[in-house]
Amino acid sequence: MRPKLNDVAAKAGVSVTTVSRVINNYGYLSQGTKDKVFRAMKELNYQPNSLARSLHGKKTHLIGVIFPSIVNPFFAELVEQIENRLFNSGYKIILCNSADNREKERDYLRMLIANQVDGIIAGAHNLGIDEYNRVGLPIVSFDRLFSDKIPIVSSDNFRGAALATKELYQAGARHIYFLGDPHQTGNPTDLRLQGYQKTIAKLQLTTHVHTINFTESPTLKSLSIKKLLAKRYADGIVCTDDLTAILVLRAAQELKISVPQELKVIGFDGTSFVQEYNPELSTIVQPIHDIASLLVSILVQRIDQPDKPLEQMRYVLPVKLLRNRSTFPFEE
Amino acid sequence: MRPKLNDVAAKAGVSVTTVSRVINNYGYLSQGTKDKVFRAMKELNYQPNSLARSLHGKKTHLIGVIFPSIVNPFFAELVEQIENRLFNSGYKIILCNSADNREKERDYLRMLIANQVDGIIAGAHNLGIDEYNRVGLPIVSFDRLFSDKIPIVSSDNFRGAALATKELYQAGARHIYFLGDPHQTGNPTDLRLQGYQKTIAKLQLTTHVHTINFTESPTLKSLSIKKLLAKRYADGIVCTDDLTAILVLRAAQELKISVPQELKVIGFDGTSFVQEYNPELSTIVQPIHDIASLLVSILVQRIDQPDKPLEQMRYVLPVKLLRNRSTFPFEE
DNA sequence: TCACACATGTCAATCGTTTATCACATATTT
DNA sequence: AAATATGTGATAAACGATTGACATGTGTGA
Repeated sequence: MRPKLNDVAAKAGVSVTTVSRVINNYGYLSQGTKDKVFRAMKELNYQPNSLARSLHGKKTHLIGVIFPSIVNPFFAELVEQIENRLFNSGYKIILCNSADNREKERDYLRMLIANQVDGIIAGAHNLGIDEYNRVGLPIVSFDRLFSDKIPIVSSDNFRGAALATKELYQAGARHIYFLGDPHQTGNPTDLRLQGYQKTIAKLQLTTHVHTINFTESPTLKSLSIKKLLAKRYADGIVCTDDLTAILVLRAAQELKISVPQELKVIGFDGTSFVQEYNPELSTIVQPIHDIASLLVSILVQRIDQPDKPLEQMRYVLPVKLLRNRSTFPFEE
Repeated sequence: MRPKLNDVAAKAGVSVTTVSRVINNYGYLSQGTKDKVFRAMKELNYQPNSLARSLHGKKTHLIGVIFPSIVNPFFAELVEQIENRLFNSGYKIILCNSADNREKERDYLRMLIANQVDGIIAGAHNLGIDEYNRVGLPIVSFDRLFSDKIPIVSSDNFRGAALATKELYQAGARHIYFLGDPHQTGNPTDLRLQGYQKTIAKLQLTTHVHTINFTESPTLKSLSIKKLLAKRYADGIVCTDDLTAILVLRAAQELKISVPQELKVIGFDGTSFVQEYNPELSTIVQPIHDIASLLVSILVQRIDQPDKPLEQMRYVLPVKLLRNRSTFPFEE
């Protein structure tokens, strides 16, 4: 049987109250008793039961983290950063992969509430806004619009896409395509599309949007990409994420289209992972570390001071252009 | 304030006992009251407080999942599969990235115990065996030796490396290198190294082990790999993981060494991710789905029937060779 | 020596749910 | 008519820790 407060008290030869005082550090305590209690705790390998503490009104130090999947390196790196920072603040995460599945997401939300998590970081949603509003818990969102009660952290998607488009233009491309899934409403892709469109207009070029379903398998995506490239019309492609960009590079290689001479490609996300294993890809880098820091610090603040109003409800973080060989032949 | 059992009872016009009976489905109950109670629960959007239930001795339905990192696609896919299967069995996971950090791992272990998780799936460890043995919880390990009390699930690492070596030989390689970190004791890499060595001996060739530190950055790994390739001696490389293999392919490309003509490369892991984005890589495929299923089913069994002894303590799952262009010029 | 900070103890209520024990119905069998 | 099955309620004791109220010391400075 696991030792309880009682056992520690007995072992240390003090009362439970004293032990509790030591653990929670309040009231008057002599160094002597503190030592005795700590020693007893160590000897018994005692761990206070979180459930009992939380039931009494203390925090659970659990945070629900909802993302569609962790296989995508962008989410993997973001979740890992979030986990790290939350750990340093004394929180543990319950990982919820919504898998773009309404039911699963709903179930998770229910479970999180039942488990009395202290807060939620959400980077996915298929549910109605209502269901999130009714949660009654501190929530912070990454890049998704939930409601005006829930703060959003995101990258500067508009500017990112604009930067990407300009980069292709500067590299000499004139038939610049946008490759992504523009039908995901409430998603950042919208803003990226707008950034692309506005920039194309400013450059007095024509927009070309090639739709690609995000939930499709890479194989099917590749097929669609090859069909596009086979026309040999596009000479620049703005991709809404790095993985799609990698598929474009591979398709170009297969079709013997030289990059960047005949075709310039740029991605979006800029994870360390992709940069390490596909260093030729130019991309728009999202500041993953800053995103994670901000998400965590906002959430922790909401938890610790629920009444203190937030200064902002939208935090837009700057992105960076990372130029590599997929847009310019030589590295700078 | 969140509704409690009490509120539901009042709303439904029955006693708390009855509501509890409905929720936990025991004793005699008429359909009528059940309906009344369910309706009240729905109307109040009632969720039983997990903490209180668990405190009373019920399960927490929380599982600690400890891996070094989720950025590696192999771990990402494995964790995602584990999460999926546990979710289907009604469990949530607390994700613990140990980051190869003793202290962090120890802290997590403490937290997991304090949170009364029902069990642990561990795919990493830097701590002593003792600390895991003292946990007193159902634990299942992936590919790491903890103790003889803790069941291990792993792929057939020995045979995988043997298969890989033979594949390179069949493809014509005679100077076959082993690229990995053979100094990670208690790790699967040991068995992979042995599989390589035994096979090389059988083929009457000479072993060549090129050590590469796993915790190094890909950039540093690449440097080390280029040094090896520049000698133009190796004509076949068995990599202990796919990511390293990708670095080898890239290095070869830079050095204008043709693959597979001059150099044959094979990886290990066979994640969907790598296969989708690096389809030219031959590899040894670990059965991620089976591993996840087995880990979860063993753990759930240990949780539900702690006294029932396990039939086995070591489960070795078969691996498969996936032949691609990095070993043979044409796909089969 | 009196007041007060310091140090510890006793006791009991509390968090929200579970569950056992009785009690008391009504219904259905024998 | 007696025995048993079915359905519900009231009550209270757990689960393990927290915390407030109150009591009772010691030491110390004024």
